[in-house]
Amino acid sequence: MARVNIEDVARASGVSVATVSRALRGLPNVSPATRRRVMEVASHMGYRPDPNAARLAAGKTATVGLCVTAIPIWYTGQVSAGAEAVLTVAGYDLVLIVVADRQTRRRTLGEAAGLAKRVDGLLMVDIVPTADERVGLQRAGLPWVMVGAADPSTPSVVVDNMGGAAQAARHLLELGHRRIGLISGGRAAFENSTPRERRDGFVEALAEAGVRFDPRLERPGNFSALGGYEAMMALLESSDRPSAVFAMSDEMAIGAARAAAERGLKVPDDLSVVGFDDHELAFAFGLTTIRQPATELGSEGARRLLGLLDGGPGDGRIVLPTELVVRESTGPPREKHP
Amino acid sequence: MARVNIEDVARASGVSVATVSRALRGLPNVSPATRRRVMEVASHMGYRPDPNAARLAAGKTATVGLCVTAIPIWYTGQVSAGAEAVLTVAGYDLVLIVVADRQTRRRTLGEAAGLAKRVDGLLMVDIVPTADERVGLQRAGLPWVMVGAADPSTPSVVVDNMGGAAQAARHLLELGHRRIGLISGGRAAFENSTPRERRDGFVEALAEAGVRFDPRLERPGNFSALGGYEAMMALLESSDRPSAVFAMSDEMAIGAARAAAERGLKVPDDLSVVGFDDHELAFAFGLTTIRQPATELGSEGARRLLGLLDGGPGDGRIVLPTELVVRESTGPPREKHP
DNA sequence: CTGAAAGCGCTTACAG
DNA sequence: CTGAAAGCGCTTACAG
Repeated sequence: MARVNIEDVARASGVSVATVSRALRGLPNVSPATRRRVMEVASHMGYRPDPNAARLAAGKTATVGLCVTAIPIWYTGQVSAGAEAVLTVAGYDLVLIVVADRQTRRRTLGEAAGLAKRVDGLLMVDIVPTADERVGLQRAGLPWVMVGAADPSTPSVVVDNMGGAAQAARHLLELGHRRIGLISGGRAAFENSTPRERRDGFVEALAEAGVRFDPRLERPGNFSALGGYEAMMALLESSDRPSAVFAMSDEMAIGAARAAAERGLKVPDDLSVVGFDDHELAFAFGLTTIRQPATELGSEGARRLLGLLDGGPGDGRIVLPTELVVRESTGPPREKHP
Repeated sequence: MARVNIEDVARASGVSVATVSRALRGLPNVSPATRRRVMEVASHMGYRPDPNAARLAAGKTATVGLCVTAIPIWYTGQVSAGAEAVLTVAGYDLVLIVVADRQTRRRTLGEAAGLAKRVDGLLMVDIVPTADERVGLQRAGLPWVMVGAADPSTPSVVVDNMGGAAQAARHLLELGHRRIGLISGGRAAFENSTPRERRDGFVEALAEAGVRFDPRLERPGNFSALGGYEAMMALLESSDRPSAVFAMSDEMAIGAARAAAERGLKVPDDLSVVGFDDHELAFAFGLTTIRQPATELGSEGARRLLGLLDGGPGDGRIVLPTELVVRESTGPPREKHP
């Protein structure tokens, strides 16, 4: 119960409580000798300031809220890990806030006044606050940065989704593919810009090569392996099936490859597959993919937020690059096209 | 800045601050009429109690610390999701505490006095506190429950590791395998009982069938896909290579299958592979595996901790069952054995 | 069933 | 450079 409090330390070191507070927090206007003595006494007594008292008195929580739509997801894990690393070093606690459905959303983002008392700022992972939510957050004086999904009026760090999708498309085009399927997002928990950007980048790159994207070749895969599997099964039912497919995530791509295998199709001979992520297991699948720096997304987002909390500027967005990683799931089409 | 505080509410509803506090928290000894009025006024004014003040006054944080050795891992994600769901419903915040190396460990588990001021209890995922750490936690009055790794003297919820590993072994034995490799944990961040239990269950099941486990067939895979890959490569170098392998996680199993493929071996004809987890992507690999209820591990652990926080008993352990899921990565050995 | 008051352990102007 | 004091917003005996 380490019941030693600041008053005990003050008494033991023969100074006032105020001086102890200043000395321990590294504030100016404390003589070196005093500071040294106080620090010694405090450490000797095993004194740990009570964060709750500090929060109440100072109005700051030294805590950041990490808002995610779901925890058990590769992407969430990467981003969280990146964020945690920088927040911890900066002395911030990280509380997890899952914003999965309308209900939890109302209880969290909708309660900015309550939220503001538990965290100093928010990191929104792939979440786009509504107009109402923004107003609430602003009114509560709660700064936030967006990660993964961007917004012109909010500090955000994103990945070059259009560019990445274009890399995928061009890679397939160069191999000679013309009829290319797309496994996209679909009924994600909340709409955000990512699937749209990847779609746009993909379609544009095709257009630049003179290939018109056939919308019948697009299927939602819900960013899950099973969704990718089902999407691919649907695409394979067509008599005029694609010779290649771009999935907006590795998990969907892997599901898609599975579907092809079940239909007796060889990857890449009968079907080329490219994903997006460079998931830990992508190499084991030999999956060609667009690597995105998911951990960095989290660490950059956290740095950004810390900047805001220090009163920094904060507008603008950071765009992180993607990289094409060629493995064995892509190759030239078997028929026709050279 | 929702600056309305409890005093404002008291004034507006014509009662004392104490009464507002009681009414809003559902404490007894408040007349129904008063309670109703206070609640109405409070909600009308948009009053949100300040958790920091409540914590300071009551000495409780309504927060649980989730201690993990690493975030971006399938298992951690599952467990965290399970825990988060029940904690949120119970009104607890969840702070993430990463205990990766000695340093972070000292700063967190080693600082029980400080920890006790930010959380009411701890959920330790695959972490075994040292004797010193236990003493510190106890002295600080901080209850904890262990998840994934058990300990006789601590409330814990685990999976039937021995039983699960035995299921894997028996499945392979029934198929006719006799020379079976083992890809185990190895240099995990911190030792815990899980790898040992799985090894014991595996070896015992072999022994029961009259098969003596050849220790040269064991390689550490570090619970990662790459580790599994490397471990398998090493196992395949032997002239007397195994006809089957059991990996203690799906990620390692998938890495192992990849290694086999690169060496020109077909799964399962040349090599049977069974994993442990039933990872989201296991189906896409056609991986035979031992399914473990990872999410339930987290939710049960959280329930257990809430029980402790309510002053419940708390000793003993819960063991969750595993299940063999047969897919296509296992089959009879090609040569000799029937 | 209700209120007055002390207390939780800090931080922060304000004086000096 | 240092201290006395108010204040942060609650909870909790204690009286009544």
